[in-house]
Amino acid sequence: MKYIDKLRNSGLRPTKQRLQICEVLFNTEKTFHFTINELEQKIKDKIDNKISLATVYNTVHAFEKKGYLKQIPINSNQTYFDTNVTDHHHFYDLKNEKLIDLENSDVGPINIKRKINGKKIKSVEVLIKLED
Amino acid sequence: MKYIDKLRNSGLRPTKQRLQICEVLFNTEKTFHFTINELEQKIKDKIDNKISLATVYNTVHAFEKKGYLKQIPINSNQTYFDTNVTDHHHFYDLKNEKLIDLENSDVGPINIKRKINGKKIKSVEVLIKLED
DNA sequence: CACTTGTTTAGAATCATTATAAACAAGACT
DNA sequence: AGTCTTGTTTATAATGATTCTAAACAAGTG
Ligand SMILES: [Mn+2]
Ligand SMILES: [Mn+2]
Ligand SMILES: [Zn+2]
Ligand SMILES: [Zn+2]
Repeated sequence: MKYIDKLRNSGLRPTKQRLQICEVLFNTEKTFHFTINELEQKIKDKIDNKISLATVYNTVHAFEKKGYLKQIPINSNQTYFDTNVTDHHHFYDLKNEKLIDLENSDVGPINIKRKINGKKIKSVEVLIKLED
Repeated sequence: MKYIDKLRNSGLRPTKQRLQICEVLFNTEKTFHFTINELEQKIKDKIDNKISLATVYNTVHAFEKKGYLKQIPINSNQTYFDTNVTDHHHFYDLKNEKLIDLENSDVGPINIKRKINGKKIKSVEVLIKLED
């Protein structure tokens, strides 16, 4: 029931697949980062039926558009997503290819002193690459 | 002659192709951002002979490894590179898919208040997404 | 139940990037 | 000069994440 209203209120039909993906993504203690392939594996581990890969892509993009997921700007052969949709930043461990959350308070205020005519700021994200 | 020593000192043989790519990348007034496809086009416009796409990829990766190019962390269907290898940040215009340089002074000092055990910071990059 | 419209699905297509392996060229050393 | 080694280029194939297609299906409405 938990996610049915959330989906309906977003104009998304609460299908079995979407509800199951909601469980995997949002019914957790902590937020986490994932690629589509990692999510697919998590889904397989957690549910009995099969969800097609196309549906996983469709759903992740639908949720992203609605603001329930964020894409993390990083160069990898796969796209990383984040269930933490608050404003925050990331460490990226180059060796393990793992992301670590950094709260805004860990970075301090970022004061952009330059403006681009006719454009407004949608997001400000800091990526800190880590090496050994 | 300008780039022959640069390449030799990096342990890269100064081949005709690499020297020509150096001309396109570094013999310019201003630094710039590019994708491999954009670079390929620039090369075609500027030189007579043909350089294979594989060589363009090889060269860009070789130059990146040597620190003559930087990859810009962004989610796009193509990888963006930067001939500006100083520490700096970027606006990303979501509509035009164009990058704009932001100097460090435009962003102010970024003070990372958190450490990861056994890891050191390799780079700190701010990406500011712009919308209309 | 009937109808509409949104969703799921398997599979094909796309396309940036990487791998392959043969031809070629740079540099070193006679 | 010629010979040798090793790095580089090249056309082409392979890879693999992502997107597209269009048919089957399911949610919601009345
Ligand atoms: Mn990507
Ligand atoms: Mn990429
Ligand atoms: Zn995060
Ligand atoms: Zn730049």
